[in-house]
Amino acid sequence: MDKNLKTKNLKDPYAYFRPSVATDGVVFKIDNNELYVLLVKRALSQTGTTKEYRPYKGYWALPGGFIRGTESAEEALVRELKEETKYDLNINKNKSSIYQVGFYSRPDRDAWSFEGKKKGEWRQTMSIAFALISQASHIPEGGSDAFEAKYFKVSDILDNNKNIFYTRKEIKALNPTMGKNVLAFDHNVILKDSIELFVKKLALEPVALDFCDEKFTVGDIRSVYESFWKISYNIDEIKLGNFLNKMIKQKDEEGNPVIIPMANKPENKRSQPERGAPALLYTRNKKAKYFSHVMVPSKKNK
Amino acid sequence: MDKNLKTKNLKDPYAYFRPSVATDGVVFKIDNNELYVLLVKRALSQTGTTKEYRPYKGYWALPGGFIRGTESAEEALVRELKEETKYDLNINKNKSSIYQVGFYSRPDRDAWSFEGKKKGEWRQTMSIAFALISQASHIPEGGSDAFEAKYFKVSDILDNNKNIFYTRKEIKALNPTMGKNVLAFDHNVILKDSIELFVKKLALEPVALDFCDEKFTVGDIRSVYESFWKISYNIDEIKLGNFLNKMIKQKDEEGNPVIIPMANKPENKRSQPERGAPALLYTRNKKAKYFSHVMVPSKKNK
DNA sequence: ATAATAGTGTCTATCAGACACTATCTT
DNA sequence: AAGATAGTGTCTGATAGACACTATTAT
Repeated sequence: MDKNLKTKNLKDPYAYFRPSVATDGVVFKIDNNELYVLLVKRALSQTGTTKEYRPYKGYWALPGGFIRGTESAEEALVRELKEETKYDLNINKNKSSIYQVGFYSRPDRDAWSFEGKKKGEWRQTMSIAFALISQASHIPEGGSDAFEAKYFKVSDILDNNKNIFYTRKEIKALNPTMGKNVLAFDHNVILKDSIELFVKKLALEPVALDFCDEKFTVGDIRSVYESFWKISYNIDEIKLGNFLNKMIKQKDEEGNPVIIPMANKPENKRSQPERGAPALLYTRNKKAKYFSHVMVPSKKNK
Repeated sequence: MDKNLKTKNLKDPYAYFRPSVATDGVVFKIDNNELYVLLVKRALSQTGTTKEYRPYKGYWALPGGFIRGTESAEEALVRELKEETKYDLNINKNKSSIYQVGFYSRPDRDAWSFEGKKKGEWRQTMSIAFALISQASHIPEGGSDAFEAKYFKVSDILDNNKNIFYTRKEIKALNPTMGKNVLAFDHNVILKDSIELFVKKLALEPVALDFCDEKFTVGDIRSVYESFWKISYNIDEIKLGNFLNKMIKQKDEEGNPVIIPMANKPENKRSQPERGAPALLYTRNKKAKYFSHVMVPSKKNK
């Protein structure tokens, strides 16, 4: 496999139109009952041949980049996440916790497409987005290409009354008519779609456990649900008693429990950071793919 | 917008790798309690410049084709479906009943990719697949490019004991080592993923109504569930009484009924083809996006 | 003691699912 | 009358959700 394809001109003897295809990663983590997403700041200047055509310079964006020849979209994402944010998907969890969000292909999604209108020089960028889960412990670092990488509170991004990304000066330099909390391209849409995807998954599958460490408490799981439901349903507290009752009764499709309590001993409990009784640790049933009982907020339907 | 881009050579001044991107449509319909999918037979010979590079000649495949410049994936699919099967997505239903199944990008999914190994000539075909719903009344016609288009029973395609696509003679000509009921590319995988997608959707959303006409009976809806559950859960009958009780109680997220019974008059009933009492017709609440009660087969979880 | 969280138990309204029963049509 | 499907009603066990109560920790 030749990795130099990236820098080679394409001769296309088959004369079909070929778009540029990028992949974007929506890396979520939950920390202290809050949902965060990993973003990178697109470099203002860059070395290399593509320099002057690079759109959305200085904007915050989802990490990602163009798929190279001989790569799958997933492989490209793993590579880009490492390059841009030093996030290593492989050492973290199994590859299964990467979820397709959607394919974005509208010709107007990237203004760059319209720069050239000469025949045979039409340019169009499509993107396949994935949602991923990282642990609260991941500390991002910007990549070598003068990238800045940082986790942002999702609730802040969605809050139109806040202005979290850019200073007044930056807005003036980037785009004076820019709205608040604007990400590059259609990344605000991709972010919203990713949240929606996870809320759906949380209802039916034990994906919340992907946010937790190997050993976790029921409170950890509850915190995942609260973080998402706060955003999607404006619910800020789930009754602990009922949540616990329900979660420990969850079975997978073969009738086995989805979460397995460790022996009720002091060493299998985790102390609270402040006050409160220490909580029992659980491990996951890795075979469990679905819940027996749907996890949805109460009273919603009537 | 220049529609000739398809036939123009690409000069890529930005020197990034560009894959070919196709879109595939999985068009389902339900007829007489059976799930069908629309397939096209890929022409054995074809006019035009791409002739000799056309893979999987003579194979049955999902309808679809390459996305052209200035098109979104969805627009390309609408165009290709019309060209290949005379299926007109626009006159049928609203565009919302088109669902993304997945993006398929593994470099080995299309053997064509490996034909050329010279630098700068790497070729890779990726595909974005959509699932769609058509009514039992759609009668497909092959397109102008010597395409043959036909609905096949999904259960037949999945049945390894059947050989429904090719004659012994054809197999010898196409590929003597070919397995049974093999579609072009990875289209068997895409078909399976599409079924899985719908089974999930059927549990939570009133997508079953998309398979029905504007006025429908509860029996029509039940038939949709039976068709899918037969394939996914090996369940061949859903108890009518309970299904009816549950379905007529379904509410949307605002508390309004999902299906609305017409006035209980003889003219609002549909007679059975054979024996049986005529069934009351319902109309759909078009605003309903979700069910209040999950539709899953009974006893599965315990 | 008090605050905070973990975890258990109880009560009630609702629901799923089995099944019996009636109604209405065709043959 | 017999067969087939539509539709209603009833019963039982399970579940959701409100809420009370106990247990265990730190301050």
